[in-house]
Amino acid sequence: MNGFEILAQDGKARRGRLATAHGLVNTPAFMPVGTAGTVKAMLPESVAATGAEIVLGNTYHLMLRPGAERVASLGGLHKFMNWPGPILTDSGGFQVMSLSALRKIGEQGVEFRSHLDGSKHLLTPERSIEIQDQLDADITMCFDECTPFPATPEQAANSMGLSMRWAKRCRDAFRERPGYHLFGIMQGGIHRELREESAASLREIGFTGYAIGGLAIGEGQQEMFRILDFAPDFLPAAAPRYLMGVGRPEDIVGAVERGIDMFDCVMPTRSGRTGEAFTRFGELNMRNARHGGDDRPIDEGCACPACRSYSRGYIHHLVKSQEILGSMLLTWHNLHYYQTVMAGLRGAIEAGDLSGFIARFRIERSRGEIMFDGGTQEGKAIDGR
RNA sequence: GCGGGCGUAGCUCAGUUGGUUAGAGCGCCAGAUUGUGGAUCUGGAUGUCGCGGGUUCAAGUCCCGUCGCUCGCC
Repeated sequence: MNGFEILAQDGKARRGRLATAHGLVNTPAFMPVGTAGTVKAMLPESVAATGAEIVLGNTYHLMLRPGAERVASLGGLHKFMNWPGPILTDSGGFQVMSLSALRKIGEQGVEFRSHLDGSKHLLTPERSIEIQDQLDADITMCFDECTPFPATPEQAANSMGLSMRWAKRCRDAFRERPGYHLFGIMQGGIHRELREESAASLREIGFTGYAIGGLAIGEGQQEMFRILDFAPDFLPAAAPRYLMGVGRPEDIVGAVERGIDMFDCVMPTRSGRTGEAFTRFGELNMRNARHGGDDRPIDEGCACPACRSYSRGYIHHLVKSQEILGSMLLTWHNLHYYQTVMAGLRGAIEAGDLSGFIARFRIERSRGEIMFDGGTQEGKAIDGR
């Protein structure tokens, strides 16, 4: 019993439910990123109101500030950040690569300097697991190395091998408790044999969930989908599958179609803070001057607070002025939109109509912006993209 | 009224003893962003060099006049 139940299937896509110590997660699920113990610009109750059931936290950031021991002494991450629901924590493997300077990778682990103050730290599989335990993560991720792209087959193989040896050490260090999960992470770059080998290693070690790492790092959607056409099949069908760091709405929909159950991405939150709105009809850059005099909401059909009560012109003003409320409203809208897509996917799989849902989704998203002016120009794309 | 200083991009300013196509920062206009630094990066547009005249092969730069702003003194 791994706590994961598959309720319905449509092709390779699965509609599931994952039980954790802090509640259920309906899949396919999108996890908003709450790196430093907060989904930036959002109150936790607002995050929940968008439909999110689980958020992502971060070993790397929290170990540096305020420190895992501090979080533990304040009651664990759920209490600390006032998020009573499930939390998945990333292991820090990705962040030591993307954020810190002077990292030295060895068999033991990664030595790196903090991006905050330059202080030197050592992160090992054992220490990463210990930190995630102190944070009280419902889902702990294995400490891995995200193989850079591009990489030679030799580099990808060596990197994957290291991650698999670390995965075994993570498994050994992990403290088993009911409702708590440890997910292994498949690597192998863009190479089918390596992905297969990595999956075999992980299955042998045994996890309650499996992630696919090392994608969405510059290879492009077409290449990513090529990998996803076979990689999920290498993993146990009964366990949840998590595609790390993905993605744009199209990426997520395509990945669900290929058998992925869980996602996280900074896109809706970070882009929200810098002025980009995700909508049914594609993206809107709210920084653009053309929104300045527009009294329409971002999406007339959206039920989020930003769309119910505020005009594009006002949100444009907030973004240009770098007002905090601009970040709040756009983050809220984007998370709401993402969760609407996820709910649509879950409903479509249950109804056995995933292909119909995806067809409608793609048509709408490719349409560009729609005029909402009472219908006289309904359906006329004016965005010019 | 007299004397000094200053007028160069939307703003603040740099422009050598006169020398290619007058620049910077910010702003503006766009673009990028995929296991988060509200970060960062990449492009782009914009000039009656206050105005008029003169000297010179050549004037943002020197000379004369004029307008405006500003400081000081009557």
